[in-house]
Parts: sequence; structure tokens; C-alpha cells
Amino acid sequence: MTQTPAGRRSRRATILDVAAAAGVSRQTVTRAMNDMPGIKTETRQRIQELANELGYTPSRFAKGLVQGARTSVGLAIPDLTNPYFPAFASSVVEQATQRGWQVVMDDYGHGGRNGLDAVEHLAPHVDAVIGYLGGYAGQAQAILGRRPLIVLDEEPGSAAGAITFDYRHAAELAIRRLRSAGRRHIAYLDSVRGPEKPAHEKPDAENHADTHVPGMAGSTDLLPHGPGSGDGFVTARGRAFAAVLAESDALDCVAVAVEESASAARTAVRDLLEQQPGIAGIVAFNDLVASGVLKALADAGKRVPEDCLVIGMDGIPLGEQLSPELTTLALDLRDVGRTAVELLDGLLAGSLTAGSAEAHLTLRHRLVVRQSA
Amino acid sequence: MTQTPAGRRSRRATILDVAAAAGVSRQTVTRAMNDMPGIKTETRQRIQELANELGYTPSRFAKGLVQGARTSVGLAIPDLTNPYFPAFASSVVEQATQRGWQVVMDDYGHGGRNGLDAVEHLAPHVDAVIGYLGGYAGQAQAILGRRPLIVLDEEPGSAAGAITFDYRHAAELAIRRLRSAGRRHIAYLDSVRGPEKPAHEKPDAENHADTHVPGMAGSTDLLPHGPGSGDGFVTARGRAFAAVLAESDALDCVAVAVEESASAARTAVRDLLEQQPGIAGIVAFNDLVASGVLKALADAGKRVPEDCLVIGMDGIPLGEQLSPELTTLALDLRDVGRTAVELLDGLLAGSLTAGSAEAHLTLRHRLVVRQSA
DNA sequence: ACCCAGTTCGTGAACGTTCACGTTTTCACA
DNA sequence: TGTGAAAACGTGAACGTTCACGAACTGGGT
Repeated sequence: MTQTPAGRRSRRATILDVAAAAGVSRQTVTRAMNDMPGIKTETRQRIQELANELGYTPSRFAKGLVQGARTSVGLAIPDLTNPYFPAFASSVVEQATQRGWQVVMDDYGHGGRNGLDAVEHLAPHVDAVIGYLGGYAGQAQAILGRRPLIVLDEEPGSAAGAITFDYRHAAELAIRRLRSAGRRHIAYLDSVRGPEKPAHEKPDAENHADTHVPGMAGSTDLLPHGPGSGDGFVTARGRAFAAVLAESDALDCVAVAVEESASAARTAVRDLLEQQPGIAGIVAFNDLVASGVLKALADAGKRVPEDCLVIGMDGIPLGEQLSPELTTLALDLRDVGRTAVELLDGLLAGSLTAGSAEAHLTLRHRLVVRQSA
Repeated sequence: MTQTPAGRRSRRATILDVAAAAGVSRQTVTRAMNDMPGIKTETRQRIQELANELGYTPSRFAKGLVQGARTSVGLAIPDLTNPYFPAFASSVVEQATQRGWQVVMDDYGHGGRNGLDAVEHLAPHVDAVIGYLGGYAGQAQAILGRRPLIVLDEEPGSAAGAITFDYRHAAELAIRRLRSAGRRHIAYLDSVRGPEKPAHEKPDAENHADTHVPGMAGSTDLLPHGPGSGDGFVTARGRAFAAVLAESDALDCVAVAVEESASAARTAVRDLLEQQPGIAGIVAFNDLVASGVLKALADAGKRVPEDCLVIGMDGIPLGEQLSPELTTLALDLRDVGRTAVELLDGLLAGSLTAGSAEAHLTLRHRLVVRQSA
């Protein structure tokens, strides 16, 4: 009937091709393919073999069109290579799979793309998005329309839901630890990465800026003085640390902002120690940076924790493997992923309303004491 | 017209709802939504606003049905939490995105699922699959029918394409290094994870098996004696190491199989060193295991590399942060991901035929010499 | 007033599947 | 040999969009 020569196959086989080959109707093929009742076991097998032979695969589009969508969620992540994200992504995938959802993933860190590009890429294919967008919550929600968006580590704006972190609490834990160990002269090693930094600007690893902050009660003016200023407190984490610092008794803290890598941190701390050898405690933007700090301290012949305490942040698995093992402000990243999916589930089910207070959760770090502090 | 009350929305808005609201036809709405020519800018804007207001999102199913599929590839990965995989996954996503494809991801490591479950879960939604399936290449390809499957670290079987690794070459590199350093008494620390091990069997970290293998030329009988035997060479990596070992001059090698974690490796090596303090070189299944080896050696007061060399495998970023920094048989995981996507691209474009020799690539490790060996 | 070209918009058909029925076949039992 | 119910199978309609084409409207030049 068809003009297609036997050997070649010009277009995908459809259900009608199988039906014709088996001498039955569409519906019978449907019954065979989906293991529905009301069909003889014999014909079912015959059809399945025939389908296999013809290379027939049901069109997911036709199926979705008539059956209504299975939920598919987009997952936007800046960089899987950063050890912070895999545990989170893994947890999201696990939770979504449990619910029978599928996860369309975009790692937008490479090739100069940003969180908004990721959402634009995902939007046509998904019913919702979960992601670390780095400041594009509002615009992303506009692209998605009524479909729920869960942003992480960012104020929700117009997004349907959000998970943020209590960085003030984390800072309090770190500072309390430093003070109870009697360390007065400390440093905060921030990341140069602000929330909306253009992706193509490659930060210079050598070019870091020091800012001396004589901590004194009442002085809360520790936010960046302006764009491009030399202040070392750049990120939300850093600013929270500065704020808590200002409210507490006099601690002498110097802030340095470096590229978010171990090697950049290593050179930065080397330079810092030359200028200020008396530093007795260092809090790092994250564990990756902290690992560079440990290396620099070892280079300088300082003992950790005796001469200088080191506290990291995030609690990635790397920390346990370092020596000394890293004390860190840990986040249960699998818990973060699970919570994000639960939020989304609530929004999709209607038990939660988009933009409501219940759809904005704040999680806390806990201090995991190992060897470095 | 519709019975839907204004406040509630019972079903998704369709293109007809927008058309009715704007007083135009379907086609005009299509033109407006897809930025096609042949429409007044004024009406275009009016329709877009209206669509936004009604929460209209074009059905991806209807669109796909009429336009023909955008390629969507499934990515099956055993465990994103294992630092081996993120770089690979990230690279696959990057390459796929560059081609305008989307990636549906499944991390099947949690909840007792295996590679076959992952493919079953992905199959209805994708046009192809790339993945580490751990021995299910054949059955997975059967599920996918004519859709191409690229398996990694596994013989292709009936799969369309495959990427395997030259573990013999890696073993040669390691052994050459050990011998040129004059180390005769060595150990291989394998993983207990065989290729098709049932997922629910949780290996006991304490229960590892030693096997003493007096290396001698000609003795190639180093494969496992049977299921559950105590032989330490369990994995493809281990067996390749054993084979190369047997072909080379006498090296005294003990093989131990442990759970694939740093802590398990640590205790195993502790025990091993008590029995055989003279071990002067250790090759580990992967870098994670190697990091445990480093800890155990430090515990025992051994200096690395003076007293004992340590060589890891995979070249994950962790290795650089350890002290001493880990010498390792590195794989460029981004390259692996890129190659997998290129293979798939060739298969989809027809420039490569499924199951052909050209569709089976073998990549090699290279020895990255750092401090530990 | 007329025509023509270009612009703007509308209509039938098709994509491939499932759903809700309706029709035929089977078969055990009276 | 009917009979009736259950099993097996078939048919129109619908899902929501785009494609190919055709119709109507616009405006400038004669």
C-alpha cells in the first residue's frame, strides 16, 4: 500500500502500520502495547513482535495530547562540576522519579549562559521549574506564566515558591565558635561572585581586594560602598557575616573576596598572611575555598587548628577527606532537594498557593565540628 | 460561551480560548506566539498580552505532534553523588544543549533501582539514551527498539554505540610507575561492586577479602574462582590490573576488595598494613578509595610517597585538594561526555551505523603525576 | 473608478494516539 | 440448538497545534 520500499524506512512507523501488518485495528494494537485487558494473549504477543520488527515506538506527543501530561519538571543548575550541586540535583531527581515525574535538566554554567537562558530553554518542555537562577526569579516566572517556579538561594520575587537560607544564623554559629575559642583577629574569605554578575567576565584570580573592618558594636554600615568597590563582603553570605559581626563585641575582621576556587583562595591567603600573620581564624565562603585556605596555612607553616581555626560552608563530602578534616557550616543538600520537590508538589496539587508565605521556606545550616575548628 | 466561571479555571487555556478572547482565528494566535511574519505588530502585542493574562501556554504535545520531534535524550547515571559522574553529566548536558536537544535525566542510584529500571523510566519520553547502565546494554537496547543507545564502561552487546576504557593500558601505566620507583611489594585495592551486583545487597564495610597473588609471568589465572569467592580482583579494572601484573616480572601484589568509599578503604588498609607492613605501593580502584588509603597511611605513620606510593584512578577534582596531592590515572570526563554525544549525533544523523565498529570507541587514561607517586 | 501587489487574516486538513462506545465472535450451559 | 453473557475486536471523535492554501482587506498609481 505505502510507497515505502521494504529496505528503507522513510518515516517513523505508526500504529496504523502495525495494525495493517497484523490485520487488526488501531485499538487492538493499543491494547497490545499497553497491556490492557480485552485482547487474546496470542494476538497480543503477535502484535508486540510485529511492532518490535517494524521498529514501532508510540509517539509520546500523540499519547500526551490525548492522555494529558505526565508532569515534567525542569531543573536549572549553574554548574554540576561545583560539588555543592550534585547532591541537590540527585535528590531532586530521586524525589521526582518517586512521583512518576521526569526531570529535564539544564546545566547552564558553560558557554556564557545564565539562569534566564536556562529557563527559556526549558520552558517549552516542562510544567514547572526548580533551579538556582542567580537572581532571575522575576523574569523567569514571567516566561513560565502560570507554571510554578521554585527558586533557591534567592528572594522569590514573583516566583511561585522559594527556598532561602538563614545566613545570619550560620554567621552566628561561626562567630560564636571563634569567640569561644578566644580568637579575636579573624578573616572572612568571600567569593567575588555577586548575585547578578555577567557570566562572561572572567574574574582575575590574582586580583582580590582586602577590606579592613574594625568590628564594633553598633556599626552596621558594612555593606558594599558601591559597585566595583573594594569591599570584601560581596555575597549574601558575606554581608550576613558582616552584619552579625557588627552587632557583636569587637572582633578584628579582614574581608577578602576571591574567585570561587581552591587555588585562588590559596594565593589570596598566602598574601594575606604576609601582611597580617596574626590571623587566628578564617571563615570561608564555601568548602572549596576553605580547602585552599588549608593549603595556604600549611604552606605558611601554620598549624590548624592550633594557630588558626578554619570554618567552611556547605558541608560537601570533600571536607571529610581533607587533613585536617574541615569543620563546616553544613547544609543537608539532599534535604534541600527533597524540600524543593515537596514545595512544587504542593503547588501543583493546589494545597499551596503560589507566592504565599507558606511557599517560601528558610533552611538553616548546622555547625559540623571536625578537626579544623 | 464556556461554562467556566471567571475566577476558577477548570482546564488549561487553549489556543482557541485566546483566539476567542482576541476576536481572531487560531492561525493568527499562532503567528503572534511564534513571532511569525504576516501579522500587524499591534494585534501581535494585543494577543501576547491576552495570552499572558489567560495563562495560555502552547501544548508541547500538540506542537511536537505536528512539527515533528525536537530530539530529547535520556541520561542514565548510577549516582550523581559519586564525584566521577558530575563532570560527565555536565558535559553531556552542555553538548546536547548546544545542539538544541534536551536532556531527561535519571539518577537511579537511590531506592534500589538499576540501569534497566532507569531506561524503562526514560524510554517513553526520549529519542535516545546515553548512560552507565552497569551491564544491561542488551536488555536496554531491546526496550528502546530502534532508538540508539550509547552505553559507557560496558561492552556494547546489541547497543547502538559504546564507549569503553582501556584498563589494560591504565594498568600498564601504573605498574610501570611502581616498578621504575623500585617498589616490588604492592597492593591493589579493588571495589566489591561487580558489574551486575543486585542493588539491595549492602556490602559490609568491615568484610573485605584479601587474596595474595604472587605475580609471575605466565600465570594468567587471576580471575575470580567463583561467585562469592575471596578473590580481590572483582571489577574490570581489577582484572585488567591482574592480567597485566601476570605478564610482567615478579611483583608481589596483594588484592583487597572493599566497599567503594573512603572510610571502607581506610579500615581495610589499616588491617592490611598490620599484616603486611612492607607494602610500598598501593593502586586504588578510584580516587575516592585512594583518599581513604592516604588517610590510613597517615594513621599508620607512613610517609607518602617515601614509604608508600599511592595511585588513584579517574582524576576527579578531589585529588588535587588532598595532601599529599594524589597521583592518578585520569580520564577527561568532559571529553567522555562530549564523545558520547558526538557518537549519538552520528547515529541520529545516519553518518554512523548502529552496532558498527566505528560506533564503539575506547578511550585511554593518562597518568597525572602529582605528589603521591 | 479600476487594478494590482502586498499585507493581514481565516479555514480545512493533518499529526498519532486514546476514549467511549458499538459490533462481532466465542463458548458454556440449558 | 438455541441463548445469553463475556470476551475480543472495530469505529467515530477528540486532544491542540501547525501547514498549506485561500480570502479579504489595504493603499498607491493610473
